[in-house]
Amino acid sequence: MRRKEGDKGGDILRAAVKVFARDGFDGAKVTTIASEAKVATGSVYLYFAGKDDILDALFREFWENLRTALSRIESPDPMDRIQCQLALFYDRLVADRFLSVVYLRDHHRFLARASSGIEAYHSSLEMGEKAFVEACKTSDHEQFALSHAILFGGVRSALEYALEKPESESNCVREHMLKMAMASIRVLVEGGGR
Amino acid sequence: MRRKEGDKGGDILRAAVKVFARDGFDGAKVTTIASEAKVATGSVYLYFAGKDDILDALFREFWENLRTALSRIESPDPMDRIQCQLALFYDRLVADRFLSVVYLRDHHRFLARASSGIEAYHSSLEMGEKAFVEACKTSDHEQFALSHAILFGGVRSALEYALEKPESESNCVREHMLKMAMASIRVLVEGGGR
Amino acid sequence: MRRKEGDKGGDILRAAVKVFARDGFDGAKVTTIASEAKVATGSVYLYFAGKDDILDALFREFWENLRTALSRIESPDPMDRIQCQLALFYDRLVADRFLSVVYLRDHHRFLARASSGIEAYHSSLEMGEKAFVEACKTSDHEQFALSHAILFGGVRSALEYALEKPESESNCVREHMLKMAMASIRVLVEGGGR
Amino acid sequence: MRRKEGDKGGDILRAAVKVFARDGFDGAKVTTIASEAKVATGSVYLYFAGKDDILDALFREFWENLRTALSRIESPDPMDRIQCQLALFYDRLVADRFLSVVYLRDHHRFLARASSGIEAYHSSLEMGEKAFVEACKTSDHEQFALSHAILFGGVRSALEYALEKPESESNCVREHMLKMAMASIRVLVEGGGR
DNA sequence: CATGAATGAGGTTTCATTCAT
DNA sequence: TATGAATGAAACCTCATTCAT
Repeated sequence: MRRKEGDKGGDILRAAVKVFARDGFDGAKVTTIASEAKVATGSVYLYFAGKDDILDALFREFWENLRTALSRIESPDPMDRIQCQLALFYDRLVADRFLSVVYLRDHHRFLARASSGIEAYHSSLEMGEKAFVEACKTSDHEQFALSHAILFGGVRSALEYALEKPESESNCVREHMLKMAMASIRVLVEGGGR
Repeated sequence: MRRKEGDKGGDILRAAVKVFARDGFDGAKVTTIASEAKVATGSVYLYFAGKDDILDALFREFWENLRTALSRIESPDPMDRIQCQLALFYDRLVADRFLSVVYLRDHHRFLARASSGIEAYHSSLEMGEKAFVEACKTSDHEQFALSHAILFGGVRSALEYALEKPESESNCVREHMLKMAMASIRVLVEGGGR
Repeated sequence: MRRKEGDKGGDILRAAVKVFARDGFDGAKVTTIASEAKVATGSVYLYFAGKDDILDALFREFWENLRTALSRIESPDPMDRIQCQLALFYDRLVADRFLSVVYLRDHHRFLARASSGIEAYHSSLEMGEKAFVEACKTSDHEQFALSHAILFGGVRSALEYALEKPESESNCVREHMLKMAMASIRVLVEGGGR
Repeated sequence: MRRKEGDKGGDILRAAVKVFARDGFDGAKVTTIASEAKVATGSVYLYFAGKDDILDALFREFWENLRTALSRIESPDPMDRIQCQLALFYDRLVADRFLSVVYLRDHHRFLARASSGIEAYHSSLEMGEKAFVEACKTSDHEQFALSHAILFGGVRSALEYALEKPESESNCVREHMLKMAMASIRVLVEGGGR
């Protein structure tokens, strides 16, 4: 038997982020990914059902890791937890520029396909909701969803901004983003409902 | 305003947003756009240089209109002006669900191509910067750019959220978004520099 | 407008029989068919939905023509009509060696796909059944179906045989086949039911 | 007879008929055959030179068995022998529905490749010829070949018909087929030459 | 002998763009 | 201008076969 040599699945995944980041999902050719991964074209299909499936796997992995990390946040202060969550999300992405680019441009495909990895994504959201509810003392799901979206929209854009800058500035961006984000949520806590 | 006196270019543009919104830019076929516009495929190329150019024209038009509207904001209070700018941006997009979808998904292509319409986009940014500088009493361009990005990232996500909800709620979303956005900028004004 | 030049659809069909006959249906490449037809690959898809559809069209045309021809047979003697039907079927095929080869090898695909052209095929069968019923004075559908199958199985094989021989002998084959076929049906007429 | 003592070649062959019958020769994947045979993909190539070779082996086995069986027919009456031959051929096939389907659809590949097994096929034909010559008192090879083809074309179609029906009817089909076949050959015996 | 992961050539189909009318 | 048939490059994916273990 010809045993699995090395970590082909991982190689393909790593090659894929790179290529997706450079060429965009639609522009990326499976062949390019394969050769970037130093693997035969056909091998890609041994590990993934198709191009879509690679994207799914990419984000599944991301969200599963994030879920684990988020679940370790244990501060009793909900505002603290929220800040940690934002920072964690930001840090994870900023650490992988390729993944970030793909996240910014193609994460909507992941959501649209309701793939297997979606579960970890929803778990992550739920942890955010829990902290939010505790902080705002309101269990209005809609309000959370909207506030969350706005908050992460800001993080998202901060990330986008950071990617254009040298890595050295990434930390300033992070602090600035957190300052604004926390301010925007604090106004909700104080003001109460909508 | 004249209608149906042979505004093929406009017809194509209107058809294109619709199709781009439904099928995505890459998924959209020029032929589909043409038939949606009740125009021959070849005619599209009489008015636009190619598929990319249609997208450019779409956003050029958007940004040119927005620039004009933004330039009419004349409050002496910079914070007021910022709020108006955010609201204007939001209102313009939320009024055209097709364009919004395309904005959310494909505006990055417009930016990446540095097309002719980019100018109106930059003018709009500048008006934002002017108000920001006045409000924060800092002329640090980088700080503006980042804050702006974060602010509009929030607007962007609020918009995304609003599109999923019935139109009736769109106004609540707007107010919520403005509340959070203004809070996040106020912290900058008060706190000063980074 | 660029008007249809010549009869591309027909060219493709003619090229297809040739290529199917030579390479087999599965072995035939659409590209080969296109170049044989002196047409761009993509043009094939302007006229046909896919490779399968070409095969369908081929046999649809064949059966529609045959149906028309069969319907012109008007002898009052059913045995006469049967003989004419067999001969007609044989003659039509033997006249087009390419089509014959494809018929022998790939007609089952046509039947399996229950395409649009299947109707003409069934009409042809029905005319056969009518003559058979009249000749044998039995309306047992099963008996007809079986006898018909056997009869045409013989014709089919005679055709296969003829294709291997010089055209000059084709006529002898025909007569021999008819002699055997008519004998085999006569035994049914005389003997009665099964 | 020994079973399950490691007859991998036979297992593969049995799996192959099944898969060929279901998916067609071109549609059948070697991997499918292997897994159906509970054997590793690579093992197939230890027993057969390739996919084609499996088909060859299939028909070689069939014709070798048939040759043996045919050689046991010993009636002094040539017409009798012919009828036995036809019946034998029919019985052998009808007993194995998978093989029948493959025979009907893909036997031409076996003939086209002039593989090793072709010898047994020709021997079988020769026995048929001998009986035919004796019956018709003519040694015209061409006439035999044609008559034989027609005769077996009928058998072939009867078989095809029987496969669609419940097994219970298979016997009626057989009798009907023999009646027609014998009638069609009797006319040759009586009439003499072409 | 046995395994099954790996290979990579190749086929079907799509679609942006052109161009003869 | 306007048309829409024609083009053909290119991408996804399949699968027979090989070969390291």
